Amino acid sequence: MHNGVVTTSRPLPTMRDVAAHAGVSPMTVSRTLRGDPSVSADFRDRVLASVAALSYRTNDAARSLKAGRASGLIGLAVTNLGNPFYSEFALGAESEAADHGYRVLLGNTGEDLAREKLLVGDFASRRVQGIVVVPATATHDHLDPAVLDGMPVVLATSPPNGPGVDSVILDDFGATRAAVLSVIDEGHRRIAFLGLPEALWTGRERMRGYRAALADRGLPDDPALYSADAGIAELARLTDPPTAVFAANNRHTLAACRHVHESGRPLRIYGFDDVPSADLFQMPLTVVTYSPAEMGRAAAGLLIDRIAGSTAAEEPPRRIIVATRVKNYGIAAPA
Amino acid sequence: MHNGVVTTSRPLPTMRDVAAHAGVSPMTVSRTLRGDPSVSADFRDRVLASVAALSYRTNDAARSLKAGRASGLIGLAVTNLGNPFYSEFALGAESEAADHGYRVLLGNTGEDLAREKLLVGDFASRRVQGIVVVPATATHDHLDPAVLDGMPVVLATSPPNGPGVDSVILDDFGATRAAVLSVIDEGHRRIAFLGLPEALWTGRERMRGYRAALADRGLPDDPALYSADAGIAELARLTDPPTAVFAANNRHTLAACRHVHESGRPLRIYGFDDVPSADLFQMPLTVVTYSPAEMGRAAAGLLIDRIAGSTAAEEPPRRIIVATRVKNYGIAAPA
DNA sequence: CTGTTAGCGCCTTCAA
DNA sequence: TTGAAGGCGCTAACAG
Repeated sequence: MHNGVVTTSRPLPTMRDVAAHAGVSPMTVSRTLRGDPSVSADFRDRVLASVAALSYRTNDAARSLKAGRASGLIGLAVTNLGNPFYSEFALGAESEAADHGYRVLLGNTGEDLAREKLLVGDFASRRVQGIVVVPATATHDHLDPAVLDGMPVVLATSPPNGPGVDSVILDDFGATRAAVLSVIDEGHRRIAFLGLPEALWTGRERMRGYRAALADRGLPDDPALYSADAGIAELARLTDPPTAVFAANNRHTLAACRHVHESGRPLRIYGFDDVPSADLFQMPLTVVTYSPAEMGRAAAGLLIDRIAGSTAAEEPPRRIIVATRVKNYGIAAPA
Repeated sequence: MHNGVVTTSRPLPTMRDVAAHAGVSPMTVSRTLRGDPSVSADFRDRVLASVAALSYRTNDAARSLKAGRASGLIGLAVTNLGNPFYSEFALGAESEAADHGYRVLLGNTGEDLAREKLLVGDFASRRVQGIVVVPATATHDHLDPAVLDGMPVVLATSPPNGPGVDSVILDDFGATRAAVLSVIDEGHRRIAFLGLPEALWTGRERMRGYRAALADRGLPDDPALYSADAGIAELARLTDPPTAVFAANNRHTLAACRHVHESGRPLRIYGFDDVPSADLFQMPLTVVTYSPAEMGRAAAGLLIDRIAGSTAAEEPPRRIIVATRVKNYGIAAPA
């Protein structure tokens, strides 16, 4: 008794339907739904009854179509949601956005520039009011408001390379330098740097901080200690092996920890990024930590300031530097 | 020379603008942009030139306003993006959605039912084509397509409590039962269960699996071993303390691991959920693991099947049970 | 207080 | 192959 055609969900009721049901004009429905006080109690009740009867739902897409009206959307493009740092970042951004009545359109770039471009274009087509991006690469031209009809953009983890947009970053250089100075002051002279800088700003900055610290203390700059692409194992085989290592991110920190456990060799490990439950590793470990969620909040906050105009478009790019702190694991607190 | 009024980003160019610029009708622009082959090369080039000149961007909101047209959006409501499990879940869902041309509207419920309801309502107002929800509570009435104009819904981590919707879950009961049987077969007789069931389905199921395993082996059901709300410390103080513990989730697993490290007491730990870098804990640990990303993919997949009509609305609710597996840490592989 | 008119940006339909 | 008309759902701006 049915012809095989799949009926794709009947059309949703519109304001016109509600108006007809209530015996009023669409405008009265519109006004009622937006809480316009000029609607009489009588009409209001009738309208609300019809809304309930038809289980009507306002259509935000149609609403935001009206001239100049806003979509209430912001775009969020992260490199890898699977990484706890970016997911906490996303959480912070979503939270800040929600607090200000914005909804978040999410996109994962997978550290792929092409996908990032697609996402940004799609966001723009959906008329998001602004975009928060954790850039996949050092190419940021496509994130310039100039090519995005003036749509505000905020970069996170890296300052803009080209466009004059707001950003939320860490003091990667300073924090690394301070951490490495601390290793040196523990008495270490041969300190390796794990994790090549690649093309990313954070990596370059951390490497720069490492070398600055060595220079600060007059230690030799030995490329053998930081050019090992393949990792900690090679470093251990050097004739004059390192007694300590600074890992550029938590992936490398974990690799170093595993090496210590497996080889039994003593190696003092420092690293950038917190490591979950490192207190259970049973070994000394010092890391530079920060709050990704706070970065997310800050990024969304900057964006919303631009959107709301509380930061005028002409104002120069703002840059928020989120605080880092040093966390020690497996080290008894001083008595 | 300016009057203090903040000009909120000039209106974006429309098809009409492009048409005027190119000296053609808006329809020609529309056709060109959608790749309609019936547009002559001459006109097409003129249009594309104008599009570039004005940096025009199609307005997806306006497009999806046309009768019955789809928004290309799906809603994703998770309880806590800050938890790596849910963020990996989100990653999987976003990935599957993107593969099928859908964009994801993200919302974090913070395990708050009221917020979940708000989010779902907002999603509906934005005309998402379906919703994936990790429910915050056992109340699912508001997730019934019947009250959502037939909008498809997929639940993750918990089967629907009421509405007949699709879901993606784990075999919480079976996996826990098998794991606890394994602890028993290691020789343990006093096995605690950590993590009260609360109101959530997963907790109840895991608890049920634990008790089933005890029953299977004829061990006594001692409430003292699973009613300790405050945790492992209390359990250790029992006159006949447990020699092993099954932790209902990774938060409790970590608590148990800390207890072992701090107290030095031997305690065999089993748990539900993987624990990042547990191989570095230097202690035996067995966990029930699964892939949150796969759950996310599966959930989005089910949803998209409903949206596309490849699963008819009349078809009964589907339920995907994602595989779990057991992972051992800190235990030498058998020779 | 309520309704009418017109139009947001785009696309389906139909005519040229 | 191109264009004109009309409408998607909603809401400013203006009557009444």
